[in-house]
Amino acid sequence: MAEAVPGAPAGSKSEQAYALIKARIVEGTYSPGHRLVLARIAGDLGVSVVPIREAIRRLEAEGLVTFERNIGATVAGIDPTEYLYTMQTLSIIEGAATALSSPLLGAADIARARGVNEQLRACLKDFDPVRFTRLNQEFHSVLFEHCPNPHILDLVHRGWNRLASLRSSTFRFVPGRATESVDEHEALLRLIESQADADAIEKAARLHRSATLDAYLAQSSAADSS
Amino acid sequence: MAEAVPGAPAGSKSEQAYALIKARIVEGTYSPGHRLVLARIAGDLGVSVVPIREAIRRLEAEGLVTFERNIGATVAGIDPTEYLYTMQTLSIIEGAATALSSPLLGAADIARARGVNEQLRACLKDFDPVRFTRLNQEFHSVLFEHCPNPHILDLVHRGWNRLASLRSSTFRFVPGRATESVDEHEALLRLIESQADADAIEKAARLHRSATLDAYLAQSSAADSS
DNA sequence: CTCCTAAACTTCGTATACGATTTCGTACAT
DNA sequence: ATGTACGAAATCGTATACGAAGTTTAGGAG
Repeated sequence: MAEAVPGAPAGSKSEQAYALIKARIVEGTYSPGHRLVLARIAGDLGVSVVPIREAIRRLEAEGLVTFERNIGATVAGIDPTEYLYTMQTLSIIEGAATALSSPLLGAADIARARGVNEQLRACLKDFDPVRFTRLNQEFHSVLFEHCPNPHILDLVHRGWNRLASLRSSTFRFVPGRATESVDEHEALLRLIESQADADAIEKAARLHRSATLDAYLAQSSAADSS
Repeated sequence: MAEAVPGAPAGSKSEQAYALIKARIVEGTYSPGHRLVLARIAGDLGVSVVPIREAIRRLEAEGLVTFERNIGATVAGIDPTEYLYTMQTLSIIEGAATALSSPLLGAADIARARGVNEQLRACLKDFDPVRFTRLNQEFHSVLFEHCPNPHILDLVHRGWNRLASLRSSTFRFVPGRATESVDEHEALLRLIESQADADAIEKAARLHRSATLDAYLAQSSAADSS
């Protein structure tokens, strides 16, 4: 039971590579279109190419990278319509996850979500997009983390990852939506508190995200014509 | 531009292995719980273990197999609750796919779907579960194949694959549902023809699958208590 | 100056070999 | 008879090496 190096992360090298590359894509170190050369990454991590190949294949199956024979791997998501499709998919999945999770939310969860939302509201002045995004994710995480269906939960997390990887390059926030967003959060919380039926909660959660998408598209088209 | 072997399938060996293992899982050659030994599969296909590892990793990311360090890979889905979760997820995704696709369906598509449904109706006597399942899949494929969002389409197909892999071991059909199912198909077609709003179509498509799930659960619990 | 051709370079693809870890069977002691 | 310890077999994990395919670039002909 000898540990190799005390400070080293656990798991096989292929898993370490998978986690690291994924993190770099999500956090934006590797932007969409970035070319992932196997030998180069292997050299950076001090391992062989075989574990890197495995990691890339897994990321490919998750939709974070594209991989072509004899061409190489690139971080996916250059196409701007990708953003639309990802947001649309996430709105559907997240809406369902929230609806399935809502009956299992206790008063403590509601209170916690409301607390996060108040931090969001306080964040409206001295607006910090990064902080706002993080708090927003935390708010929604509280809402759907009790979802009993692991597949749906997994899809939500994949959607968030994919969204983060896309936004890292095209990071144009919509400040005008922020205020509305916080209000919609409060409305959603009240809907859950009142134990509204699942359809209503699902629809509200889905529309909340769709509205963000619409605002983004409106801003994009405005930016294009300017 | 020399082809290796004329009869050989295209693509790298890792892709061939991926497609073959996936096909075997979906068609039931490898049942849930079946242990996938890397060296054994490599020997069967006449290749080394490296491409097999890649294939297994991709299938793991798709949820078809589980892979543990120093333990090995097994076909996923032993747990009966897996069936419930998969069906629930698929009902959500498929409902959304059908709703997004329906505005784009032409008269020819409707006619084709109706033709398939009539074959399903004719199939009700001399009931053949395999044929019924195949026709049922074809019917729904017509309905959601025009879905413009590739992510959602991909998730539907993954759901179908996963469902097939689960059913291959637990193949207990619900004959009582078959007649209702055909009628619901017709109702769904009329809803699409009348250009009902997307919400109504989505709800109908989702409920259609949920009803099948409920019937399955009822049958299962009845079988358990007998 | 442009277009075509070929060679060199880059990068992926996989076989082989060896090390690490787990599991299973067997023998021994209690 | 049962529990434990030890060893052998099976299996995964990865480094290395070589081969195949694609891309780029240099050179020459028109």
